[in-house]
Amino acid sequence: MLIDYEKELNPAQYEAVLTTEGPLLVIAGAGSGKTRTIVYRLAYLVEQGIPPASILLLTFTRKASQEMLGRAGELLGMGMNAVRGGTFHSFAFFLLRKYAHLLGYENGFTVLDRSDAEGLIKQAKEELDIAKGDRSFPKKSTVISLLSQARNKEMDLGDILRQDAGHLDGYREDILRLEKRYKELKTQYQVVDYDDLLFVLEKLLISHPEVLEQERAAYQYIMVDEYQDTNRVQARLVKLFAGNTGNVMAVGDDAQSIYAFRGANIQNILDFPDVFPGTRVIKLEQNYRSVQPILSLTNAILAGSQQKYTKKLFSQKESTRLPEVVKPLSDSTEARLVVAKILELEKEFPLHEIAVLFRAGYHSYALEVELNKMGIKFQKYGGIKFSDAAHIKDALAFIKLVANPLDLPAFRRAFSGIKGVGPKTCERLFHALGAGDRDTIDKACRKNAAIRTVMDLLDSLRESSPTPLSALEAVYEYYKPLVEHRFPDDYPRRISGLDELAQIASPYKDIETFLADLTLENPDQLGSSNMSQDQLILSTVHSAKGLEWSAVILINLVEERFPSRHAMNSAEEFEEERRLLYVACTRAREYLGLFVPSALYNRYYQSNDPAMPCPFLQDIPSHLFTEFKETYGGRTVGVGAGQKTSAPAFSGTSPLSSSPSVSSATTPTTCRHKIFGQGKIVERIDPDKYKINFPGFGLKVIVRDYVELLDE
DNA sequence: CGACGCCCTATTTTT
DNA sequence: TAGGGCGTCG
Repeated sequence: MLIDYEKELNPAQYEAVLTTEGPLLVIAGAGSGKTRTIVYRLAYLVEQGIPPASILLLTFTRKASQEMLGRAGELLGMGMNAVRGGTFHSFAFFLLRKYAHLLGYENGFTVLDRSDAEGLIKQAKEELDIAKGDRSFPKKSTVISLLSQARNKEMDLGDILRQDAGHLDGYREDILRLEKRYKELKTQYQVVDYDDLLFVLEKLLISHPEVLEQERAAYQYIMVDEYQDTNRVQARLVKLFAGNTGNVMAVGDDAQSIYAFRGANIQNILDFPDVFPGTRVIKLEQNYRSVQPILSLTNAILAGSQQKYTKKLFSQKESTRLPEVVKPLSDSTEARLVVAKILELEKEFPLHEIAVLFRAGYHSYALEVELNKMGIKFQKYGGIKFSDAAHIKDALAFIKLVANPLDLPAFRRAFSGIKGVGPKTCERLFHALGAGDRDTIDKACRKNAAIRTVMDLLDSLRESSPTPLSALEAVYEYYKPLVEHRFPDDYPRRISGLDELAQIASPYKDIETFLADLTLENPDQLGSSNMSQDQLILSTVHSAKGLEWSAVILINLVEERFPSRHAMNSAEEFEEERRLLYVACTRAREYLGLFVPSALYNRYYQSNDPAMPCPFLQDIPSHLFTEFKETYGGRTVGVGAGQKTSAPAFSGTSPLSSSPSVSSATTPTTCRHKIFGQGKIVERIDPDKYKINFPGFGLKVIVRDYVELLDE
């Protein structure tokens, strides 16, 4: 035997690795060596003589599966490329493409990404003349979310609207009409969206038993990671592939289920032993990631729940450092305190070992501004996607047209880049092309030579059936010169983004796979170009799933934000927010900082409204953390018993005083203004401006010269 | 018809 | 804050 499994694994992990036959459910707590277990199990299977090609490994991201296969390959000293691995969606795409001829897709098919789908909704809206001039009609992205929610939960759209979107009651009929038209358009253009991938695959397998037999036989061993976040179709697909005697392992953690909004059904993992009789259940409860004080806190978060979770984690990593709760005056001062904390942590950990997590993408805007000011480099996960950037979409539009010449949205994009060509002209050209109306086209080309240029470019590309890279290079020859015009503010960054896209494209042989991977995988995780740099990580909690850092800071832990105000409709949603906080906190190995601003800045009223702390924090006994408060002077001081003089993290001098751009330590807290009288300084916006709260007048931003600064 | 600028409104999480 | 609707000008 090459690997001493018993020595390298703990007893529970060892048992999971050696249980290869029959159904197996592994309940793997956060940081309990889940990945390690899967990696060793892959290695073990191959060592037992199982051909890698007959193993199917379904994970939440492809990066996760690549990491596991890479590590298993190292262990064995051989490549594991033959293992089929990836997400449900990419695996479904792979199979659907293989059997596209059975599904009536003539020229293959394209997968719509989110913005493509939104484009179809927009088109449907225009065609049906819905919501004209109505600014409160839900945005296309909202509509798409609703349609997707309905499908993933396998519920009627009308019911979803009633249940989760009561405020859209008046638009119910229109939204239902949009749904119908959206479906028709997908069929017409031979495109599928994310959700279709799963449902169409299921339909294929059921309606073609010979296909099912063949694929079932191909995969003798199935492993599914993050099972708590699968939805109902995904569970049915697993069942279909595993058959009745199947060797199927599901790995997951009921306490980390955070995708109910997407139809994830916690029942899947709980019911697994019923669906597969004879299931062996193994729990991994020893945590190897976090120090015990962090685990004590996360256990307390779960303990506050009505729901009973299946296990309790423990760690052997001791530490005297307690998690910290920091209470800034407001969310705007929070950003600066977080930066100060990061500077402090940076002495102890490399920047890429520090992460700031938040509930929603936009919660980090203030922090991003502050980080830029201070010149701290960061990488954001779960923000705007790489392929959503306008210049990337532009370039891809041409590539899409090579794969599918009648892709109207891509056509619009490619041609409306030409000066003097707008939506109407695009539409006219598109219809003329579809109808073979050479006259109209020739006329348009004569009027605007650029139209001819683009058409020739596309024609020549289509003829030569290029690789994605060579196609991009040809497109760039035309497109790159336009970038400076189109994005005068930041074209150098855009150009390098295009080069990055070419990098990503380079290993691909055919355009369809390239495009599908781009929509099916988060390119943040595909391209590794800037991963190596030492950068701070900003991430939504959802995108942080499965990752870990030495130091983790959570921001905006107040009601309305965390939990999200949208998650307060039902007990189930509320419970999911608790698990979300649990997931966030269990990402931390050594340092955990929870930032709870006392007030939220309200742009609408230009005021700071008091905010309630995240309710789950109330469930944590106060001896499990150290608490700090920000003073009006911008300093951070310890509160409560045991703090007294020397707080280990924010001691004595203000952490802000070390920052060059803001010197709050010397900023007085009060001042006097000729008209408004005496007020409290809330924030120093820049060296010459203060935000001041004047009793009776509210918050004002005042230039320094107009106020008389009083002592501290 | 297209380009541009103004104003209103509604703000979650992702494959 | 930005996406989208609408008005205005070229």
